[in-house]
Amino acid sequence: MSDKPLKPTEKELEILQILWENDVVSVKDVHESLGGEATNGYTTILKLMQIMHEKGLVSRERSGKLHMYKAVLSQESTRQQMVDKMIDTVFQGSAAQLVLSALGNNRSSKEELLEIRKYLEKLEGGAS
Amino acid sequence: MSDKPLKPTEKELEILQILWENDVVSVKDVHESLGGEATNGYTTILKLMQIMHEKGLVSRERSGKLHMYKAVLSQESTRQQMVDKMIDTVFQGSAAQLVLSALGNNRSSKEELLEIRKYLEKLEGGAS
DNA sequence: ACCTATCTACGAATTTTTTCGTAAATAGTA
DNA sequence: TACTATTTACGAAAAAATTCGTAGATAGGT
Repeated sequence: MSDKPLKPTEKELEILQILWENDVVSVKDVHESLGGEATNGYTTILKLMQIMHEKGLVSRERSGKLHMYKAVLSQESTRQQMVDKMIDTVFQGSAAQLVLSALGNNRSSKEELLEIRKYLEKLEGGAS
Repeated sequence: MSDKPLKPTEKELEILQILWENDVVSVKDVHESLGGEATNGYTTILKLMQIMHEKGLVSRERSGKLHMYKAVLSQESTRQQMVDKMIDTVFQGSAAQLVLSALGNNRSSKEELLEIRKYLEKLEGGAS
């Protein structure tokens, strides 16, 4: 009876981003954050969030007339899960290859690179 | 009339992996590589590859009775595209965060870590 | 209590992706 | 040539994901 990996779809992921940024939000909040009626119908977002609730991706709580939603999984764990999957399916299991790709587009600042190097040195201290 | 980013679906990506590994392959090769009839019907793979051909994801050439397929996009560029997208949609634009995630869980070998650090030092030489 | 604005529930249509059955084409061989 | 095995073409079903319309519920104001 264990819970499955629970893979969010593309749209669900968009919504999750907003939940993670705001901790607790209404459907209206999400709808507006995504660009309002110009981008998606209100009931589209509502439906998506209802489905996410059924799947257990989000929890919710009544607050007067409306529902306030929270993400169940942390951003951290979801990121980890997605990165791991990408390493497996796209980089033949080599995290290093992904790293090189990620740094390849030269979008990282000096500060970020330094942070990475520090982390790296820590790892190299006790790597297999 | 410019070509769009051309986003492969999940299944298409599986097939592309095999094309990249083998350079030129038949439908049969792909079908077998993916586990044979136990995993997918032959015509399922065939159809997918025909669709990929229509989309311009692969090129093909008759060789006697059968078609030999090649990937149009390089593994490199596709990886880069996917990583960039992930950085944008999941890591709020921070490549560094993705890198930390990639190194965090998976155990990279000493050699790999060294390779990354070398690359990093090269980058740090002239980063913005 | 009634009206109104807002929100949810639900069903269903649409679109995209995946799957496969059937028929026709092809090449080799008897 | 006729038979057979293999491959392709095509259409359409099935499954998954996205979109939205309509009806009913809810809370607040008058």
